Amino acid sequence: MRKRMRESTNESAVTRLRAAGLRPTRQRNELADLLFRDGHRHLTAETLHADAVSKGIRVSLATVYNTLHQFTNSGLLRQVMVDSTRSYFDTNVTEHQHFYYEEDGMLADIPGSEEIAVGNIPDAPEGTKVARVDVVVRLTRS
Amino acid sequence: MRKRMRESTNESAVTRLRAAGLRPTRQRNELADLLFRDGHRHLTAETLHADAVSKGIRVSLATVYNTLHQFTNSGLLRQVMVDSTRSYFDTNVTEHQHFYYEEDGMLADIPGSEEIAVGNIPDAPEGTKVARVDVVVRLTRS
DNA sequence: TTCACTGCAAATGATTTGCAAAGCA
DNA sequence: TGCTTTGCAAATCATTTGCAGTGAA
Repeated sequence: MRKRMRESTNESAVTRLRAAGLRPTRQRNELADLLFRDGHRHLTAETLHADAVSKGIRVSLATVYNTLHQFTNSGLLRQVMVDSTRSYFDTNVTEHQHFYYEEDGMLADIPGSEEIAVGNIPDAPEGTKVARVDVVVRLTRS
Repeated sequence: MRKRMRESTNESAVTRLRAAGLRPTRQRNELADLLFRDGHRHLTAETLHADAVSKGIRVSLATVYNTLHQFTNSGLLRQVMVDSTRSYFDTNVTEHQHFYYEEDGMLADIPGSEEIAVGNIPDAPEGTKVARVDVVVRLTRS
């Protein structure tokens, strides 16, 4: 009895991992598939792990944490700071801004066409350089 | 032998607390003094507690946490999201923006004269309203 | 007196880590 | 084979909470 070969690990995931200098292991491949197969996503370690498990992917929470950080360090993901209790990650690493729904703990991209105009960025203080400008629009129920 | 009366609990602290609807207890008074006596400050629960203890103020870390949240809920402090591991608080509750020195975990106001121009703020999605627009300029060593 | 507040220690929850087993090159 | 990566469970760290004692009105 041979194990059924799921159509996992699509080419792009492997390619993406190699390009990022990460060894394409089963777990990384499958998580990369989840993360990048469809459109952009916002997620936490817990939600990604739950999603993986629900799709039959066998991976530990610890590995999800490790993977999220490796992906972030490799530029595949971006970490978004909106909640002091949880870490959010965003598969969209291009420059963009966020809505954060405080009551729901939900994060969403601000559509490109509606982005806030960020102008007049101050000079970075002596000895530093600007790594990023984060803009978060916090929303509450009206 | 009577206890030496330190010039603690200055009037403004008590007034400020009453105005915020908080009962002026010894701990709250002394913490408010630390927080608002001098210029604006950026701090974490740990740093405030350490500062208090070093100045001879007897207060537990748990009370510092409680107090920071009560002050925040009363509008005396503002919580700033920059680091997923720690909560930062800012005594400046007026609209302004921050520099965050990633390597040092240090937070600083961007001088008002150099603030980023935030324009074209998008409409809040159906059923929500904009609570705040957070702008953080992340700095790394150059 | 009464209810809010405080401190302590224990509980929590997210995240990290040590280490042996398993996997990739 | 040799160095990575993974998984598990234990450890950590910031923060919160239960509860009995203390304090403010």
